Amino acid sequence: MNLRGRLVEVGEEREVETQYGTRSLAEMTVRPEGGDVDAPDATVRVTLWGKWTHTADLAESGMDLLVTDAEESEYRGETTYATSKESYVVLEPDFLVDVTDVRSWVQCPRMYYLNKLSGIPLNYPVVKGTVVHEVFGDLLRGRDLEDSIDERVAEAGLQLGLLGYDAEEVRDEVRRNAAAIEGWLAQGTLTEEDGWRSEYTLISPTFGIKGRADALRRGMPVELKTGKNLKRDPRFQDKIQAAAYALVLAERGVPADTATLLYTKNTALERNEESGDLSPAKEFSVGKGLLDFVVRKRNEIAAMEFDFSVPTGFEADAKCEYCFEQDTCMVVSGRLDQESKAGQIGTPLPEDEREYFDRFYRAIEEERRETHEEYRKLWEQSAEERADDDRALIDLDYVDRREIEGGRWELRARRPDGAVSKLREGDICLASDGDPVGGHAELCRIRELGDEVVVTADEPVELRRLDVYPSEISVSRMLTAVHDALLKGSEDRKDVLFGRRDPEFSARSAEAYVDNNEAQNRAVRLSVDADDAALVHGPPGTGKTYTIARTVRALLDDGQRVLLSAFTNRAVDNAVEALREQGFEDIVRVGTENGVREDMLDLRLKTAGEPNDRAAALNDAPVVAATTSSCGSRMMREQSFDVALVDEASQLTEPGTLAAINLADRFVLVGDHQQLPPVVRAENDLQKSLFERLVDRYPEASVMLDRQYRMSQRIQAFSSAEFYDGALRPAGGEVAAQRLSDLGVAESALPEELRDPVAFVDPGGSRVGNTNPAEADRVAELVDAYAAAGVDPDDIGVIAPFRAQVAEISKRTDVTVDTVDRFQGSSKEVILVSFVAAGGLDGPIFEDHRRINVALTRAKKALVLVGDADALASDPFYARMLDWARR
DNA sequence: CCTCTGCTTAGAGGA
Repeated sequence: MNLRGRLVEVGEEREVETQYGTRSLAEMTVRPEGGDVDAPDATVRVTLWGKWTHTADLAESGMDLLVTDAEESEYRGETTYATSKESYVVLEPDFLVDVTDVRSWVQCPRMYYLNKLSGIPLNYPVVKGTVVHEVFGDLLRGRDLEDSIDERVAEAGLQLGLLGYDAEEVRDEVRRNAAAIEGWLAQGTLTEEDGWRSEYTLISPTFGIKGRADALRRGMPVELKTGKNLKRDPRFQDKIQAAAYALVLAERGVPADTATLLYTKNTALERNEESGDLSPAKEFSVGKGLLDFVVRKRNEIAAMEFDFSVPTGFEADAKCEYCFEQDTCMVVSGRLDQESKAGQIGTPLPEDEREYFDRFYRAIEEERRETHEEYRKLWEQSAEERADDDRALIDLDYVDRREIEGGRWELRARRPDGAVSKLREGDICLASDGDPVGGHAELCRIRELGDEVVVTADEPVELRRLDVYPSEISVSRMLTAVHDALLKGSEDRKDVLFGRRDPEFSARSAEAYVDNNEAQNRAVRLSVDADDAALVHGPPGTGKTYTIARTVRALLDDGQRVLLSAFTNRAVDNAVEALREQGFEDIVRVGTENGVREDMLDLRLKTAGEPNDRAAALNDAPVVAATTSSCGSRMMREQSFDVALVDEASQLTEPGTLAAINLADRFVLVGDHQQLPPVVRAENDLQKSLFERLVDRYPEASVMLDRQYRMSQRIQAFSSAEFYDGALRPAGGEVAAQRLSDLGVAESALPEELRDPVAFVDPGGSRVGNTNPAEADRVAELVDAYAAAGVDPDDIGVIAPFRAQVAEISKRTDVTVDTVDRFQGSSKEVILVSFVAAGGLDGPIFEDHRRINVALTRAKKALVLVGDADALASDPFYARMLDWARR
């Protein structure tokens, strides 16, 4: 039986005499929860024997403990538990450790930490390794070798070019590696029963491990290593990696007692030079002892992460003099004043910088845990809960699967009526046969998401369910951004970030840039003149994007290389579009094919191609446009700019902003901290943007754009008064006085209640989950009324706080319906806001008034608030809103 | 990708 629960008391390790000699043990007290032992409000004792005392030593009360196959016995009338020979002891099983992290931890705990902190930089062995892995996968899928090499090397063109490699030499090297793979595949008995599978995505709720095995052969893990190993045995950490996959497979009931490591650089030539068995493939048996070891190592990581501590290297007996990372390790230890086995070099950072590092390290790790929580939902939530959570499409009707080029698969299913989810076309997600953890699951890309769902994947899954696949990438990139800012950033930059020096300005700008808007003109001048930083505060409709484009052009005229960035692809594309409208086209857009908007794809940097050519395309671009997340990528981290201009900066976490500004000498942040704040899962320091912090700290380095071109006077009044101290004004009489009649709509054709440009309608009805069906009906009627009066449906938008209500309304109308978060940045002539607030205003959606500011400022000529008047009136802010709407 | 060690054993068991 599995015993699981919260640790209440952790006993010391001690030695006892048994009939088999001296043995060690440690006793734990656990409050059972979530395992097979059901003892609410009671505690039980568990004895951990032998090597599991190692895990006991790491344990702290408050941690979650799992003992699998625990033995139950009676002692003095008390039921107690102990580890058996089959047992594993897992600390904090909900913390999912990546297999490659276990691998680096086994090499040296400090290396695990350094990888996490500074990321893996762009280097040749890693790029080549990726290419060889891809070719390996292609070969397993039966693809022609030369075709695969040509395509995969070409795909890595940009990276290879940035590293100064020539395609032909890389192809040759990959060919040599592939020869070892082919030779091994050909030798002996490769039959249908071999049951090859490539790239197997594995998640283990029991052991708290996740990862992707390179391949499975007859159910046994195969790991590909693109280096050479002329010793008889596989490298220990390689064995650990393969054993970790075997462990996860065992949980699925398909135990693997053997694993294979394929060292593709063990070529025929080298084999001849040495005697003995130097075939590229090294098989080894995976015993319980090795699996225990893997779990113990995983526990070391989980225990360290539990209290956000930092490994020193003393946790293992690594010998630092052999380590290639010794210098980096010593520098990081020295600068951050961390204890380290390798020692320290350099003087520690000032205390406030170290405090900043600790604070954000913790916040980012908390965010990582929240990501793990999303994984946990893959197996803990019932299908219905999962569907309500809209992070999955479940109960799909499987249609078919067919093989497409490259041995890959296209999977089809039909989606039941009305199923909604966060999933979007182009997303990477987890396709499964209905059970994403225990069943057949594979990462896939969504191609079509209509009534029929079409995805492509490496393996032929019977598509019955799609889940959001949680990714730690953004979390990891935040951490490397903080690392880069503190350890690689200039002192000048840090003086400003840490409030030690006010941003300075030099008179560079001479001309007037914008002649009809004084604030915009000041914003451009401030940005051009900034030696360190400039902040542009742009409330809704104030021409932020135009100002950004004008600023970029001014900087280019001054001979600067510019990075144009924002949190979302949409904002990046909008800025690029504005730049193009102003006649500037020499822009490189870095991003994925799915991320970049269609009409900007011609500017997109193609990463595949001739290396030199690809590298030049990026290196020579005067303007590079990319999301802040892309700025944290390996390739972008190698780029440098004079100025980074970041839009939507108020929606970015500090580390997210750092990812962009780290790449440039100076920066300009554009945003509005009265609109949506950064979206983070955990509650911590990440919720406040760097933009907001700097605007508060250096008001003299900021300009507020105060003329808005979007809303009529009547519509903007509430927002201006509540959020901008009344400073926001219409840009002119025409903007202020605009009405639906300007569109040729006869206002007299509208029902009485919609005649005023700001109207309030109480539809009654009640809240059902996150919907109010009666309210949805009413909203649809109101939309029809506008359309009947002659408003083009394309000019009407509906905003609702919850995605469920969005879906409810979408069923009833064809106009654009979306959540506030997705509406930020756009506008419509007519906006209807559905509050779904019947009965009360509970929930974070209503607490953050900035969200309402966004919703109310999307409308140009008419705005209708639809909601429960009594509920809204119960809060002073919403009461003021009602007064304004019902005036 | 490069490197030193870490696992290799069945099997219960103390108070």
